[in-house]
Amino acid sequence: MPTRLLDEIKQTKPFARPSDEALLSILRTATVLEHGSNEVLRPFGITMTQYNVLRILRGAGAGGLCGREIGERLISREPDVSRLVDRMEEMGLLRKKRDAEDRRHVTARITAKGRKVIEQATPGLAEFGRGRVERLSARTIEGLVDALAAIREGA
Amino acid sequence: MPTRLLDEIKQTKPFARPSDEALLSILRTATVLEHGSNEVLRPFGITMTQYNVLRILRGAGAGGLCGREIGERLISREPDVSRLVDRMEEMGLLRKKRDAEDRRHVTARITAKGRKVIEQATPGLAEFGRGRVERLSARTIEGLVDALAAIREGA
DNA sequence: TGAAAGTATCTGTTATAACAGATATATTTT
DNA sequence: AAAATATATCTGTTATAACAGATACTTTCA
Repeated sequence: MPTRLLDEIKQTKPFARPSDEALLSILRTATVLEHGSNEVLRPFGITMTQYNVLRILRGAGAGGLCGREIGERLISREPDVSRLVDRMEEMGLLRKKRDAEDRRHVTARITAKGRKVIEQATPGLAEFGRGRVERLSARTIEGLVDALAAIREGA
Repeated sequence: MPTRLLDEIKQTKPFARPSDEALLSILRTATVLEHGSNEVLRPFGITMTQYNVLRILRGAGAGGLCGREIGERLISREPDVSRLVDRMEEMGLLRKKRDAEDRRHVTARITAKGRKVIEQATPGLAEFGRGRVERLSARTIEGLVDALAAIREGA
């Protein structure tokens, strides 16, 4: 079976190079995964980015994290953590608090409501992801992860 | 060498499952590629989405394509082709024309300026992509492409 | 100490994404 | 032919992304 990618994007010309196909495959797959994830999360009123912020804050525990630290831990670059966190505070998913020691920092901590949302949303999200990946063999997954890491490292 | 992904997103806990690592790897890699591509395209005043529209219209030739057809050929889902095409017409990259036979359709055709932009932008973009992928062996690339296709097809 | 540099966040602005509904045209059905 | 359905685009609105610059606070160093 050759690739279905050309069909998916309704193109007829074959790829000029294997590397072109690889790049388009990655971007296309990410789009599909992101769209699907956001569909799963929609009933809970949060986006994938917001889900990740909750996951990060839950992992940080009682100490919380400041905006810069949240930004560093997000999967996709987010240049506007300030307002992202503001919106999430308005939704009641986290609390912001200006630090006493270093008043430049604003520490965000997950709330009980935030925990509840993440707990409710996680099963569906896990199911969505695993259903797509877990059919692959362990070796295939390993090869995929290694190849992607090499691509990210770049030339 | 184990994965660098945990370092990249400053996490300390190992992944609960290989499938989680695979999913995050895909999303993370797509972010890196997309950000890099947009950096390369910035001097030309277009985004990756707009570059893809130009590529699609160039491939369509003199007949052009209507908005729906453009949307189907884009790598990432774009629910607002109308205004995307509007903006590109204002930039002079394409021309819109209401169809005579079926007046619902608006056919877009690439302009000389659009061709020029795409020709100027392509070398840098190709270099960016190939530098990252071409080091991988043909077999590795093939495995990557197949694995991603399987993931997109889903459960 | 006090100026300079560094860090973290915030604000203003513009562009784009996402969603819902409206409009215009074409096709099908009765 | 008229109504119903389907298709393609457009419009209005809100949310979010991206970028540049401003502000507040801390640290460094002369």
